[in-house]
Amino acid sequence: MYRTHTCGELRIENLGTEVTLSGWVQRIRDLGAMTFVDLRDRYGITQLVVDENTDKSVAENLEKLGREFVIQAIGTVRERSSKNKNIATGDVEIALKSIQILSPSAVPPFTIQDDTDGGDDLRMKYRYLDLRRTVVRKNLELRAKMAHAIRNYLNADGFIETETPVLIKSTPEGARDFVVPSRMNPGEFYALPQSPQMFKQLLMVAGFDKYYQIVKCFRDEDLRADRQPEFTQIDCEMSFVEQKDVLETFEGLTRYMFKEVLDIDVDEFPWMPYSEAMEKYGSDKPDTRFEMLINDISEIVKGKDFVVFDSAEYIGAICAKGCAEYTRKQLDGLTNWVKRPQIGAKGLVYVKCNADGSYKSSVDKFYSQEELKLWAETTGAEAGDLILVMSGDKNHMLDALGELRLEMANQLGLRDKKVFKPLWVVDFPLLEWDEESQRFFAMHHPFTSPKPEDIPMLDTAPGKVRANAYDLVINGVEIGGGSVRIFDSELQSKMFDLLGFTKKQAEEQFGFLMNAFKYGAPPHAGIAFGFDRLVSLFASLDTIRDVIAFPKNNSGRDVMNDAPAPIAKEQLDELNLILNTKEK
RNA sequence: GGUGGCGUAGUUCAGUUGGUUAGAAUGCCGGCCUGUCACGCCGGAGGUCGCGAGUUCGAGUCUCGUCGUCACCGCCA
Repeated sequence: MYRTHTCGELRIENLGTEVTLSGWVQRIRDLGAMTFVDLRDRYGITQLVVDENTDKSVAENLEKLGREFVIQAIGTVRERSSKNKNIATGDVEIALKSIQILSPSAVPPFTIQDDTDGGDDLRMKYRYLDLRRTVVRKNLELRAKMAHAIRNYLNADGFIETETPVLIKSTPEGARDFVVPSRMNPGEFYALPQSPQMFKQLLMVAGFDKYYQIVKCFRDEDLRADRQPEFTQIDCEMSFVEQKDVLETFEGLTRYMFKEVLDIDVDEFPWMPYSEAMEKYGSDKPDTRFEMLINDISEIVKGKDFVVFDSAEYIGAICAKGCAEYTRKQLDGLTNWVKRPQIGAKGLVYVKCNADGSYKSSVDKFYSQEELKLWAETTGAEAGDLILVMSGDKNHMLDALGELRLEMANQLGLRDKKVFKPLWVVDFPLLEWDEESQRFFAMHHPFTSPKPEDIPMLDTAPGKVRANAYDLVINGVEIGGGSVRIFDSELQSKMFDLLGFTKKQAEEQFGFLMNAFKYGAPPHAGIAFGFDRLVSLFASLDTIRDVIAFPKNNSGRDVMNDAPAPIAKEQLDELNLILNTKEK
């Protein structure tokens, strides 16, 4: 028996008990005639002690110990003469009778403690050591707890957890596929799923009615702090439901998670049309923890001989509360910030609403106090506030103002990580025009149903057709999305038509789904949440890497085992592959 | 594919206008220490300044390239 107790459970009630503990050496404090050893496992830390009453052989063994040695210690629980209130086991210690090294340790490259001295690179290279740290392990414990809560909720609601294949067929549209060569079928490839989309729809045709799966998905695209090449979705699909039913079910799930995991009651989720999100927040994933809405002031600022505004398609403004005292340097900083290539604005106009009711702007030459007052009224600015204005191409400016809004909120500390504001963004456009290839793409995916009242516009103005598609957004993070699906094969062929598929291509790519729909497809709809993002949001983290046990870096590499890596020529031969690596 | 930040001791970092032998903290090793818990005190070892060119009498420092890493843009239905 390696242990009778864990390192986190002994208390004053256990005094006098002989116990056996196993764990890692956290720290050794050698005071000469007396030595303390902190023994750690995932449950906590227990202090071992050796003094003049301890057998000599134990003290000798102790001298060999170093940080992160795995040891087994046998001894008696006794009360400390000086207690440590900071740890749960701080009232007791173990007077050692014997100690055994189960496994020695090299000196670790960084300290295994909450405030480690290790940088990110090093921690990733030695991720198994990093995971020993309580702060990192807590994130994965949270993840496990959340997965458990999801299964509880959906199982109780009658959902069937079903696995779908990982080796599937590559389809066009969407992200790049990761691809796997088939040995038994020379020259042919599987793809790894970007999501189990078609399979879950087939399960609906199969009559499963309510499906879910916590499932790995794969996308071969460039990475970000909140994007990994393999990530986990809470994937769901339901039959005989409308949009409202899906949103109710998953709002219920989300609220249950907040309550169960964080003990937070969140308000009912508002529904915001995509168009409103874009106009007021400059984003399809608005952060609604704070206001600072975007105002269209085009009408009131034009025609005053300020050529920059007069020649602009759109002039928009946000009001930063209490920022009228911004210095020249701060305003220049903001101007430079919006001029960066990532934002790409030409400039920034400001209006300071002074405490005395007067206005000071960078365009005083063109606008009177009366006119600036109208700006303030339109944007809701009061004395002490700062109005920030940008002009140019409408879509571009909404985007830029949206970014500026977030930046100002960051500067003003309005994005409290402990506050959660979920909402549904609904009525997304069905299609998106792509300039490069001169064709429409499905904004969500090709099986998304248009809103019934917009179907006539499919022929006349496809770009204006709205979809029965929805996203769950929390604090400016897109947590998940879904749509009501097309289950009518005629409407589906029309969609493929609009997307530029020939009959033959549609048949080749999606034929099996179309075939399935010939045999009685129920009306159905679904949704998928990004599980990693949801966990990182619950943990108040900015990166999903910290909620994944073994994540990949920015370049999609696993720096611990150095994947991806070349394979042997024999393997290539067996797979009928010849490399054609381009020289740089 | 693009823009920017970073790369100096095991680790986290400092390093002035380009100027003698590149520093600090921590970790590591040795010694002392009976109530520590970030123990304390004394001593010691530890460096391809990412790599390669270039400018210069002289480069950790400036220039160019390259590699690694992080953030963002493009991309991600």
